[in-house]
Amino acid sequence: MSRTQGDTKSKIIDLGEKLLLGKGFNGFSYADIAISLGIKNAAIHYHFPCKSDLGLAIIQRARERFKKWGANKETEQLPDRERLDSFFQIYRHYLTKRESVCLSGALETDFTTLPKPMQEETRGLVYDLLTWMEIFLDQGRKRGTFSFPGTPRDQAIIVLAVMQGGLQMTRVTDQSVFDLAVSQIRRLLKP
Amino acid sequence: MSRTQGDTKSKIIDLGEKLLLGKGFNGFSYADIAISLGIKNAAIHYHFPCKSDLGLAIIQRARERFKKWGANKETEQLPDRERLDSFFQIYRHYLTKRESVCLSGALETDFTTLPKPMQEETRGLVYDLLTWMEIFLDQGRKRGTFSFPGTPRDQAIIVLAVMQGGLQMTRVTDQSVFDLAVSQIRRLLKP
DNA sequence: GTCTATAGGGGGATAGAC
DNA sequence: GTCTATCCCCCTATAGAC
Repeated sequence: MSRTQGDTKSKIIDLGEKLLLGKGFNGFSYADIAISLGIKNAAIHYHFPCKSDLGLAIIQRARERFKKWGANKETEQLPDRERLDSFFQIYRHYLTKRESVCLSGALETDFTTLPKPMQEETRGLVYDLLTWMEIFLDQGRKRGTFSFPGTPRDQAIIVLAVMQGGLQMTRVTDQSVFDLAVSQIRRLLKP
Repeated sequence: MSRTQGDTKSKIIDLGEKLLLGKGFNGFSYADIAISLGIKNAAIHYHFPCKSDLGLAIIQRARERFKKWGANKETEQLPDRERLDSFFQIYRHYLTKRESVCLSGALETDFTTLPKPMQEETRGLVYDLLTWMEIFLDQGRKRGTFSFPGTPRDQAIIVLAVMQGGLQMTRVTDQSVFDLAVSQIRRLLKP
């Protein structure tokens, strides 16, 4: 059987994600994707009738990816601090490979202009991240790996905000700003 | 002399800022402003020939505002921790009065799509914020008001990233998230 | 599944009257 | 300073051929 559809479809999501992260949801068009993939505008509409369908697919795939990362046997068995670094690496990759901010940050700033289904999916994404981090920090503190005041939820909010804000700030200054942010948040978690 | 111009012009900047913070630079149009102010599209172009002229004016005014805030005699003489809270209040106001994210965060996510002059002004804004916070934290630590590992610059990055990311996250969850972020960053600075 | 062609709307921006 | 009128481009989306 042909896998032309599957290939094109995932190429569109790949590129759509890159454009979304790089330019915001209102900053790219089907034409950008079409030109870059060497196909026509209408071909994209065949796979994703509305732009919000594409946006939704991008967020859903990212949530699945994170879910798999969290459930990965190798990752799961790492020592807490290495697992933390592995989490930070997700954000570092946004910076190095895609020259972009993170998905939650991009979607949150565009939030008010997003169609309802994308808003809901964005909420889900942020919920996933917050929940994972909260549980992770809670376990880590109980084991003595991490130390921080307040509740695990308080600290989870801080850690995610730093990743998100750090990626954005680094975009207008220089790469070192994000790396300094990561180093500092690591220090702040030291027992 | 008539002050019609001055009035309209600053009303445009006011509304433009609100829209920029609420919907992103690519998320609002001259028509939004025109309708809301009860004037016509062309009237805005009289004051700001290009949209980037308006964007530039918004950022420049915000920088002036922050400069004045920093140089304000009353603010300057406050104890460090009250001055820190006064800084946090700037961000809290974005949330309560404008239902929006902060200016640097909004501009950074749209950054790649912004005209050059706006990019440069955005860099300046972030530089202002980072520099002020770095000096403030440095002095505070020397006085024993604040405690944190790493350099003042490291910590300044973290604090700003938390404000920025916190405002964005709170938009898709609930207001408490931003307040929890502020409480937590205050705790993390405790001696 | 992808194409050509095109509809239909909104965007930024300008010309010229008042 | 503000208006009416209009241009032109880009955008999302659809219809129908291949």
